[in-house]
Amino acid sequence: MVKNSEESSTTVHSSCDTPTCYCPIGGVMDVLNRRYAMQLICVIGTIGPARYGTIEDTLDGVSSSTLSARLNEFVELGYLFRKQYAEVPPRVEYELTPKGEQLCQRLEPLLEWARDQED
Amino acid sequence: MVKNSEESSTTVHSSCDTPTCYCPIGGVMDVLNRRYAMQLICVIGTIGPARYGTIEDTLDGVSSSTLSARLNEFVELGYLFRKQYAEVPPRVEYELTPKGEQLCQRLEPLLEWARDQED
DNA sequence: CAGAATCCATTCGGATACTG
DNA sequence: CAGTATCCGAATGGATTCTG
Repeated sequence: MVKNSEESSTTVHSSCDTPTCYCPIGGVMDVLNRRYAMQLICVIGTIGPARYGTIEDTLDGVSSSTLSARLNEFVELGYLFRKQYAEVPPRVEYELTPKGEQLCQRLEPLLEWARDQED
Repeated sequence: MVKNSEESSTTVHSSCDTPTCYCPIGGVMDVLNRRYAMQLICVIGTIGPARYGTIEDTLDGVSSSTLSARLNEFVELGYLFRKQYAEVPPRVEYELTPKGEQLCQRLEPLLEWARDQED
């Protein structure tokens, strides 16, 4: 399902000539389709630099392996920055990169609205 | 993974007392996490009432079974309206419900931005 | 045309156990 | 504390076939 960036970004078809083409599936969208992904960005955007444990508590229900995966994916893509402190016990903080903040700005209205829909 | 609405909407934990809780995973978010879901809403929002075949062409790469599933899910949840015409050959058009338009408004900034990120 | 049904490979994510 | 590694069932989605 996950295409490499070259392949997915060069997919061309007639309907993509217009400026209103939402067809692309690759890139960020691929990661955003995974569980807890959108919430993760918004949580970090809301509480600022956040520690692993805090995020784990906030995203009620995530398994450590899933959270770990999501975190790595976003770091890899440049949406999260990982700060590691040389302390004992170890402390790590995740925060949004500028790109991550842009993403968060577009995610917040969605999630906030989605939450209200649930009632 | 898909919880029933009761279960997912009654999940309560301490960090959800604040107005900035994005934890809920159920409801629309569940469907939005599926492939082509966000694009589907935006495509219909952009080209207006759209036929099955047109959507299939626009969402380059979807299988008919997947598109069919996504369409049904959104109709079921009240985000899409399905108009069937008594013609031969049969014609069906999908369009956003008011709820669907609200969703679309929050999705468009995201997808538009995501598309630009790919270059 | 618009889709439902079936089959199946792949992916995903939870549980559990284990480290630096 | 902050993960990683492994195992494994469940969910997802593509391909294909068929139909009103």
